[in-house]
Amino acid sequence: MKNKSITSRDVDFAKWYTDVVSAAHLATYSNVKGCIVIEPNGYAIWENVQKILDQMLKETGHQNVSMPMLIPENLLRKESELINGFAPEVAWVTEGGSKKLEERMCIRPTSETLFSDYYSTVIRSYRDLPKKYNQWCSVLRWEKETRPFLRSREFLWQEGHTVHETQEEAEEETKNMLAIYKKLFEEYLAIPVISGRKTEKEKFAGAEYTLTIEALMYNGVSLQSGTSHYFGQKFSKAYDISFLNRNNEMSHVYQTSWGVSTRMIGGLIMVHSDDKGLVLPPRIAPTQVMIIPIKETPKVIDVCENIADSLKQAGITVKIDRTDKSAGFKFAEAEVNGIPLRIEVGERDLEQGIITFARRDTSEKINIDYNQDIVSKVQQLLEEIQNNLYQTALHRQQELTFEAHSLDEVKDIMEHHPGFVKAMWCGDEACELKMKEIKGTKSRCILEQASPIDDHCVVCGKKAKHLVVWGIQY
RNA sequence: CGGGAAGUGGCUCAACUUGGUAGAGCACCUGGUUUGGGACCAGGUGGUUGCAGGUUCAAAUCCUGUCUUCCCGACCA
Repeated sequence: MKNKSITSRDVDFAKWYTDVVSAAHLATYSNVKGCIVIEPNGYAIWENVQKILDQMLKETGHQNVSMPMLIPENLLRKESELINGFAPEVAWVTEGGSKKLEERMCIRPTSETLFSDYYSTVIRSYRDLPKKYNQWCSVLRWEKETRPFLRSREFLWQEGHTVHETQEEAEEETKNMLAIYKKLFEEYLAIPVISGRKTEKEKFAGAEYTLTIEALMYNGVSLQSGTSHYFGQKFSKAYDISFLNRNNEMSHVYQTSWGVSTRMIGGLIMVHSDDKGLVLPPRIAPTQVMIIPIKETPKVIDVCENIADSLKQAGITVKIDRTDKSAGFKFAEAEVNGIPLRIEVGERDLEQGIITFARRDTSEKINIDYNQDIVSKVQQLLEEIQNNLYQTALHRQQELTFEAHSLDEVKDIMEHHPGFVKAMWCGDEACELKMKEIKGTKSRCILEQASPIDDHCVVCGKKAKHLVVWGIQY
């Protein structure tokens, strides 16, 4: 049964998306353009992401720090590519109290400059290296078109910034961080991603190269979901982050940065959710199990509490819905909020010694013998739901991944059933621009390991250099 | 930033054309009856109409500006 307050996903995808965001109480609009209020249901997802990712970062030797929110203009301007890339979308602070500032400051759109400035003051020797710092914070980019989670002006993210003694070590870090993001997306968010290198046109301003993970949404539109940049010595030379190396010579550090943001919550919605509302993979769901007493008799409540206690002991997050709503309302509420597994406890079932489980992903209802090991049954089902969501998403991604050998084929795909399009590219930016004329198709990433599917560029027909995945992006 | 549409209790809308005391449904509160897929009855609370100016005896309604949201482009995580 579909939810009344949600537009159907196949009727109007954009409307469906915003309907789910508000029906599931993830976020609401504020009075500041492009700045959303992330509500408890939405923030709890972000907190889980933080918990999982933060642990992975700590395990790989990273430490958290906090940098200023303001960047003086001269500091920002030291690296010209970065400022050129971000100039159109920074916000400036020009007054403090009623006094005009001598030098204006921007609100951080990203913190390469601050980290670089800091590193330049504390690094003296190769013994100070590497430094692998991360910060959880919000940044501000003056976006023109905004959508909740996908593109807001202020958004929450983590940005890791590391400095290394050698190029090899920094490149290794760049690669490793992308692998961590891939793991976060695939194993926890149940979102399959493709990964590769950004083209020169699409890479981060100031990077030597950018690695990316790209996810495909239900409607075939792609979402850049996490990036890891290798800077070489660009910033270390601009900001003079130098040290005495093992040969007692001055040398500049090799640097990386990488980040993922609350945008992934948008991805989570657009990959898994449906016309009933939010669907959350168990491993990221703030509440994994909702127990619903059909009618609050002492016996029913007793059973609910017993189940809740044993699930809690097993580390499963569980709640009992004891509001005085009707059973049907509670079912619908658990569904719109994306609770992976619902347990329905009612007198009628109990008389037969059973309780009912309802899966959010398949809507399947399962009768469970009340005397069996409920905890392991729940664990098993949560695991199945997690896998099923991933497999379903993977299957769809594969179905929506095409190969094209001519511009006409690309056009045909993008106009009829957008998705990932694999096609050869000569490396020329003009061809990327030509591609953009087809419904805004852009290169998502260069697949570096894959074998070529053709020998000529899909646009100009000249000798091809790279196999590229193309797509329409959010 | 260009082109289009829209802002009226928390939500969906009516009243606007032709200025004259802002209405309804849902939600919310109280009491009661209910509870296996968004319960029912009765009684209530809540809005000076996004904001700021202007015209007028009188503005939700007319005019100007501005902010926000949505759609289409350009720009971007």
